[in-house]
Amino acid sequence: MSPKTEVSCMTHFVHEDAVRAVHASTPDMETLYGLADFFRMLGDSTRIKILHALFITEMCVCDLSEILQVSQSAVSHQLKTLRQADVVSYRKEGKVVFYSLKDEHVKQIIDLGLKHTTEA
Amino acid sequence: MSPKTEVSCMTHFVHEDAVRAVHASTPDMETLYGLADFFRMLGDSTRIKILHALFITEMCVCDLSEILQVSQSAVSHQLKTLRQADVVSYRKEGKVVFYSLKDEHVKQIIDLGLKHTTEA
DNA sequence: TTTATATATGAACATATATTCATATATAGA
DNA sequence: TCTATATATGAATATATGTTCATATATAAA
Repeated sequence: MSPKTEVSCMTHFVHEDAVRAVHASTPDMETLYGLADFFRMLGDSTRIKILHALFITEMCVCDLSEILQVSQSAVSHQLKTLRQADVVSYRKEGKVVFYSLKDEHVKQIIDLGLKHTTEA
Repeated sequence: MSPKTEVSCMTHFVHEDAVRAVHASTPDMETLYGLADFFRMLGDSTRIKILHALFITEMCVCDLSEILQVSQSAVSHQLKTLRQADVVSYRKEGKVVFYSLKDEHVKQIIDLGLKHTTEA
């Protein structure tokens, strides 16, 4: 058994090993904030809907607005968020802008989240 | 080539198949909101820190507060959020309450998110 | 029973965020 | 060039959220 280290609680002790392991395994602040930002980006139903549509095929802003029943402005604002999170790509064809998934990571994570939330 | 269906855009058309596929694959509203809630729960650095600590071992509120350098009240409030999201369990031992991960799903998702955010 | 400790929680405050509205920008067509 | 369309964006508003502060609750010890 490893020695125990007092933490702030008066009567309770934690294993030093555990404390060290937590500090060792917790990512640095920058990574941590990036991770929280990433999940926060996924934490909105409009953005989830947009991503679900892009799982099927690339789509222009107007398609998304119509299919998801969300205003053009709202879609555009949310696409900006998705662009900044670097999870979508876009290409321009005349006046129309087509958005698509940048890679499959996001789909994997959403599918895993879906699996978790629906099997409980 | 399948027929094309007009959406609201005047000059642009979408494949009917794609429209149908989007509607078929997008989860119902309830599932969708549940999924967004789940990711929003992960979208805060304090909660991510707490979960990272619980990846190592169960911990009492006081341990978490001290190790993560977050006030007891803030930790307690966030633990309530994690409890409501059903991702942590707890057991009482005298005055002390020990929290632990409910299952490994959350760890899988966080690890996958970490992989995504750090390899870009 | 009185006191101290561990945790939970309501209220207040500051900040973040999602949508709407109005409008700007870019491009195609007449 | 003038007009219409597709998209982007700033400002405003309403709502949500995280932390702090004060305090309540539960339990252990004196």
